[in-house]
This record gives sequence, structure tokens and C-alpha cells, in this order.
Amino acid sequence: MSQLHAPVLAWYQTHARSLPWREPSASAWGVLVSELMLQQTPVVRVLPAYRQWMRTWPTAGHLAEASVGEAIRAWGRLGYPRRAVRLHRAATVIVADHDGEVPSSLAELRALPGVGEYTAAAVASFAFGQRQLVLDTNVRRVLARAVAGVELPARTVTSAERELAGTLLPSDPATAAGWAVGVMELGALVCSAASPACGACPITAQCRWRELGYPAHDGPRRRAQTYAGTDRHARGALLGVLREAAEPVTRSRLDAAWTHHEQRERCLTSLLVDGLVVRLAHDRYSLP
DNA sequence: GAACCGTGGTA
DNA sequence: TTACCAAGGTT
Repeated sequence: MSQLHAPVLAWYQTHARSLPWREPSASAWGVLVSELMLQQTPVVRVLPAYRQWMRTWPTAGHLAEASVGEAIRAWGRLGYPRRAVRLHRAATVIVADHDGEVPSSLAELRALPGVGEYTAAAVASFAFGQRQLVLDTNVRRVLARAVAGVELPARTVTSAERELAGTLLPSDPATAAGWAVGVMELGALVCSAASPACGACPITAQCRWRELGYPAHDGPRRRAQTYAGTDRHARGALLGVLREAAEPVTRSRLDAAWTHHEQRERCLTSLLVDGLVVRLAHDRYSLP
């Protein structure tokens, strides 16, 4: 039993944010929706989209009945709209293969579109109370600092991280689930990437990084995420036109949204391939 | 393993 | 202003 458990569990009880997908009434479907939306998108921006989404499609069955385009439009500006397509496809699989209920096994969750190692463990833990290794960016950062004594974790999850997290995971499922969400919340609210609030941290006394004098990250910096002028930027501009349009749009409307001809063609093709856009007759375009 | 996939807030 | 970051997944 680690010295980290009790302080983190107690801290979570008094400091956890009240979030709709954490309510006792939240369904496994709600948890799954929240996890997809939260992939690389901050909580504050997810909240309104999540509420609207769950009002519109309270179950996987409801979403499966809707068109992909409706899902993409409801995704709004959360970013990475392929996640909306994946969530819609996941709903279809849930209806077809799981009688409309979000599966509880890690393997079945992992098989859903858009559900990777982290999301499968998160849903199994948060929605079903299982003992799972929930290794997101927050948990990885907290463990890197508190246990490994370094400012930031490696670029990708390492086997050493999995072993460490596994060692720290309480044996009792309910406690393990509480620990998982607690460490994650601690990383989100206190042990943040840029400016950790060590004065408010419940485990400063056990923190190796603090003990070592807060050594700065020495490895290579993360690759800068340039955006202006990239294909992501162009795709966003093109899709934005279709998202805001009530009717299919003409080719000239898309041409006006991104002037660089070659890049526009490449991105439009990739949007079609990704299932985010469909081409209709007379060279008109719309959401699927 | 690394590149790619949106968007907006913060320092 | 540029750089970094945000509950990752897929190829």
C-alpha cells in the first residue's frame, strides 16, 4: 500500500469537480461520450457540447439512428471531428453487437471505433468500477513527478510506466477506480503541466520531484504544433463551411474558403476519404 | 515509433 | 506573438 493512496483519495473527496459524466445517474454511454469528447479537448469546452449531445442522443441507439452529418454538426468546434464519426460508428457497433448497451469488458471496449488503450480503461473503470490501468496524460505526469522525480513523462507510454502504475493500483476494484479518477483529477487541477500548484498538493511530502528540487525537463521538447497554413487548418476551414451551411454547398463556396488550390484539393479528398464530407450531384458537397 | 488529425485558451 | 497544452487514436 503506497503512501500516496490515502491523501489522494481524501483530496478527491473534497476537491473533485462536479461534472455531468461523474453524476451517479450518468450512464456508461454518457461516460463513453465524455471520453471521446475529452480526447485532446479541455473540459470547459466539452461541457456544453456534452450536455446538448446527451439531450439529443441519450443512448447509443438514438445516435445510431441519426446521420453521421448530424453527429459532425453537433460536434461543433471541439476539434478533431473524425472523433464524431468514430463515436457514431461506435454507436452502430454497440447496437449491432451489444444489444444497444455499452460493453463492460476491456477487449470489447477496445474494439469500438475511437476507443484506444486509455479510453477503454477509463470507461471500464469510471462506468463499471473495474480495476484498470488508466494512464492518461494527467496520471502520467503525476507519477513522473511524484515517483520518478522528473518534470514530465516520456513522449509515449513506456512499459516502465505501466509497471509502475500497476504496482500502485489498489487491489480492490472500487478503490482502484477511485484512485484512478483521483490521480487524474490531481494532475488536471494541481499537478498541471506548466504551473503546478505544489502548495495545494496533498502529496508534496511524498513527491520525489520536489525532494530533488524540481529539476527541469532535460529531454527533447515536444514537437511544436504549428497550425496556420497546415492541412489541418485547411480541412477545418472546408468542413466549417459545410457545418454552418443548411443546404449542400457549391464547389465555388469551398474554393472561396481556402485559396491554395493544390492544398484545397488534397484536403477535400482526404475529408471525403475520412467520411467527413460527401460529394453530391452537380459538384455540390455536404456533411454525410 | 512518428506523423497526422482541430481548436482555442494561456503565458 | 509564438509556444505550449488539452481525459488520445489511427495509420
